[in-house]
Amino acid sequence: MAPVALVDCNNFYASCERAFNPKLEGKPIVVLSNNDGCVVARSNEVKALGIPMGEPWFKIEKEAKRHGIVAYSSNYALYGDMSARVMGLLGRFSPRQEIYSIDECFLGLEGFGTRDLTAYCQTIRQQVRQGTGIPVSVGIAATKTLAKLANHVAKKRPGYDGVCDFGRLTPGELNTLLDEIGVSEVWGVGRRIARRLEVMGITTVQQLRSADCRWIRQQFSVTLERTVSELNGIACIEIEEEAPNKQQIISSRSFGKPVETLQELSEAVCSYTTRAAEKLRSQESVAGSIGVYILTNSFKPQEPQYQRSQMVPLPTPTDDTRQLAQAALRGLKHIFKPGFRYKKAGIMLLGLEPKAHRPRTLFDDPAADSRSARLMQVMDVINTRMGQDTLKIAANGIERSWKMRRGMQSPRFTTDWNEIPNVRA
DNA sequence: ATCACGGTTTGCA
DNA sequence: CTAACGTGCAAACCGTGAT
Repeated sequence: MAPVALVDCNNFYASCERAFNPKLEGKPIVVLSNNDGCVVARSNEVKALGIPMGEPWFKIEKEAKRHGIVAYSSNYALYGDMSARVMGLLGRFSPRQEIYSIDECFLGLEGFGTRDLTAYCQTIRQQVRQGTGIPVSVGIAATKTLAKLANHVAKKRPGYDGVCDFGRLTPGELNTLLDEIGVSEVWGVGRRIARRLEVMGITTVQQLRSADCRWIRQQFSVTLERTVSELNGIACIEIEEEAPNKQQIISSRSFGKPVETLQELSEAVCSYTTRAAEKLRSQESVAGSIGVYILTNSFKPQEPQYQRSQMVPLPTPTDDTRQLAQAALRGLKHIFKPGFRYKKAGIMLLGLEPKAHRPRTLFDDPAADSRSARLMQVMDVINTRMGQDTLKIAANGIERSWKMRRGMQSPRFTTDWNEIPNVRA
């Protein structure tokens, strides 16, 4: 069985901020979620201070300032671009790469014969560090699930120096190691399942690994059964070089301030629909229906609460932003009730299918279809080249008073000349 | 009794 | 000064009506 490597960027968002600001080296830094809501990335210094992941910023801001923690609003333009650079470099080290998330990828390591995988992966680390400034760790094992654990070991245990190959351990050594790791570190075991396993007396990876497959299947699910097999070195999850098309596309966001008017909600819904439709077209699919939802702030139980959603079927499946937005706005009008302070809205595209397979009827208008396709193409090209929303439909609004807060964002160092300090294009 | 469905909940990252 | 708590996705689950 060919080994698999899982390459994961260390504290990715925090490392991106640091890569362009060397003064932050050794300093505790956090990156916040949209709206500067929760902590989504922490440097090692912050982890050492015991600040948990996902903590609402307002709860810890005072304490954080005392410790000299530097906070950043998330800067997805920067992180996305840095990710593309890291992934591009990593792709050169293997013929098979699965980009699993913004900061991790799997690499197939077949055909290396007896060569030293650990040394090879040290080279990978060094090259990525040199080429991008981002530190990465590498786990190597027979299956993706084990590679994830090996990566965890590479990160947490200093002796490994950022690379851990389970293939170099004897079965006995691996058993001992896995018995020291909590079951919740396993890929696919979250809080919920970890708790249930704990009640059954399974607390370590080694215990889960030696559990009976059929019993696991019956008590939990096929998914967890597969995980157990993978922990035993039986590959059930293949490296997927190309991402399968999405079955649904969601776009939702909390507002920067409470929103009360249908007008503002309409702008938000329209702009979310625009984002989702761009994704839809990029995978060359059409949507059969669109759902809209709005809700008030449940963290303020003293205020009147309201939440509702509405599905709107499209007359014929489409990828045209105008048709999708029109349908979404109809749905929104149907569920909108005045007198509430709305916190969040979202839309979802459902019933996705490849555009080429879309059923045609006698009443189709091929000329209109091709006009729509060309307009969407022009919009996509212009917006890709010149920036999001350079060209947009009017219902998006101009003011956008509802848009999210991001008070502490760093410059988009790699994608916008105008934001680089001391440079003006 | 079984299936397809749509909608909701659960779970993960 | 105040108020301030993410997003995206799939699988599992569940009730319903059709067969």
